[in-house]
Amino acid sequence: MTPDRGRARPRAIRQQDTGMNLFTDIGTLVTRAIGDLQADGTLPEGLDLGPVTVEPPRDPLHGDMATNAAMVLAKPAGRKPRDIAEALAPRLAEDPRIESAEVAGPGFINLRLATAVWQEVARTVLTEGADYGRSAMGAGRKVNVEYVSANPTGPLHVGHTRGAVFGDALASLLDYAGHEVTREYYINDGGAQVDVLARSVYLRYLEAHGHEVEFADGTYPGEYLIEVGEALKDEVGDAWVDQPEDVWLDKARAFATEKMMDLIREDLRLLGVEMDEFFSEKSLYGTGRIEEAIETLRGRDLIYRGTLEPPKGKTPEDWEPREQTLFRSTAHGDDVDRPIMKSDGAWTYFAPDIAYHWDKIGRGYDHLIDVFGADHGGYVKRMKAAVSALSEGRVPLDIKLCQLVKLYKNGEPFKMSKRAGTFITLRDVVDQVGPDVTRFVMLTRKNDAPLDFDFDKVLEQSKENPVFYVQYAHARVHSVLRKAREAGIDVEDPVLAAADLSGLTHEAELAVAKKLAEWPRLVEIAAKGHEPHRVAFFLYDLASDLHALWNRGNDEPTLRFLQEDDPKHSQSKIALARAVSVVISAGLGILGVTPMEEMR
RNA sequence: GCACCCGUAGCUCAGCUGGAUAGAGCGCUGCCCUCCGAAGGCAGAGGCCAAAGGUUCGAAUCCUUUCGGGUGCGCCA
Repeated sequence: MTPDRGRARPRAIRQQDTGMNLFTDIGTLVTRAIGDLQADGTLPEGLDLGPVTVEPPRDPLHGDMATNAAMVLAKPAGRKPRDIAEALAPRLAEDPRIESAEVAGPGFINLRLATAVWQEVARTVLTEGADYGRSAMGAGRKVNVEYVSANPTGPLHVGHTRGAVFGDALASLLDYAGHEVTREYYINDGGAQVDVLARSVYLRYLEAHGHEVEFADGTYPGEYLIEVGEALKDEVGDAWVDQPEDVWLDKARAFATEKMMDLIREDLRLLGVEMDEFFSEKSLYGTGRIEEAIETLRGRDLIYRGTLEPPKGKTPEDWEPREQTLFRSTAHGDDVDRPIMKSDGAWTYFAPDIAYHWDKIGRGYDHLIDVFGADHGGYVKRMKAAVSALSEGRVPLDIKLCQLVKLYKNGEPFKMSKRAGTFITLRDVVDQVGPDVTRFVMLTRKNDAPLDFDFDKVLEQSKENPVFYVQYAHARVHSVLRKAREAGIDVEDPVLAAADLSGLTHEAELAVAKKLAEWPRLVEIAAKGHEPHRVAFFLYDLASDLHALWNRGNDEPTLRFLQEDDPKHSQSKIALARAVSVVISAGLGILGVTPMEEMR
């Protein structure tokens, strides 16, 4: 079955990205040179070129790019690394793009590229526009990114916010890197917590009828349920008042869950997150689908009746051995086997999770990604074991854990307490700082590192705040574009793309161009590692290079983007600046942040 | 007790799946606005990458052990 279709996302995957990623271009050059050496007998045939890389050296003094080819081929070729490097370097230097190729250190070949190559980067960016950096790496492989998946029992809070932003940016990143991405939300509407929700709403319903009610432990006292109770009253009148649970529970549950999902959808919309699929856990029950998944495992001899050992060192007080139906997850890397059925014959929560992932596998995904909160770290192994078992190792599952968000206000920790009703919701955050700031800040840390979120600092307009710093760079470029237009200079992208760029020779200008050249490579690295935070850091670096160049213009007028009474030179310099804003805009697009053209 | 995540400048954190002399912001010191947005920039000081072994041409990165912090650990999802 297919849940309701999400909107189609436009994608433009190119067949060949020739000329767009300089690093792969030069990598191809290195590969060809190695081929030449094999042809003339200098190197043996059949070498594995997989480990050969072309990357920017850590120290720019070493050149623009460095390859480790000689070192990684030394052993399989039975030659000394320096010898291979000495043979390889001159062949590389023959290429017009290569200005110099020098052997250094243990056998690195340091490459310096012709200035014209860097100048042309700006043109490539302007020609490709928003697609500059888009990669065919994913080759259209289907990826399912499941994120948020909060219980439908209340509004989303800060922790969900981070997961939502992370998952959404990761999905965009994978899309940008050529995958066919589905953004999916798993609705936990089948367990006991929605019964609790239903009873809580019922109390609010009684309240709406003027009854005194008391919220005992095990109910949700949140005020957000008041209006749900009133809505329920509007719906069924007083028909359920003083009625036993079996009269209203099912309907109240359905009603409340629906309302909560409306709330959650609205929260996500505020943040700019739009799911393609909402998958209901409940839809797995009573339809034989859980049974089907479990039978699949049973057919592989992975289901059995047995008794688990108590966990060592921390035995629960009421421990007693029980025979349960277990999944042999240890056969797929887990530490202990996991129960899938309770002693009363009902499924554990793990069973529908298995069935849900079985369903995803059945939908033909090449790759699954789950984004969980860090408190779910204990489920990673069993979930991976389940997917491994169900797909017989064919479908990889990557589980990304998002660490906690620590809230601050003016440097002071922000105390949150559910009991005191002071817990911060996604809506609180977005209302205060806006979706753009929320999203960017949430991506300024690796997903597995805790994140400090200070309501005041994230709005600060200084370089201490990366959101602002990147936005400011983008705005500055657009400021130049406005000035240029006022001066009567044509700065439309096609015109800039046709500009004579040979005047871009200063190191500060070339530094910007070199950074732009790294963008396509960074996209692939970030996508491969499922690490959208790399995009945020890259944008910060790119902004930094632009700010540096800008300030050089204060001292050296020839470096200003706008050259007095010289439209030609202005266009070439503005072409570079505009290229920066194109890439910032594309990068922010992946993060789901709107680029600002003005910040006054 | 076991599993997973983390440990990098005084503080907050990057570090391109193994590359060369480990980077940025804040803070500290000293500079740069008759000039396209100074809400910026430049320079300096600051490190035994928690510790010890191992793998190899090469380790912050991979393996083992130890120490320290976080999270989780059979019929709750």
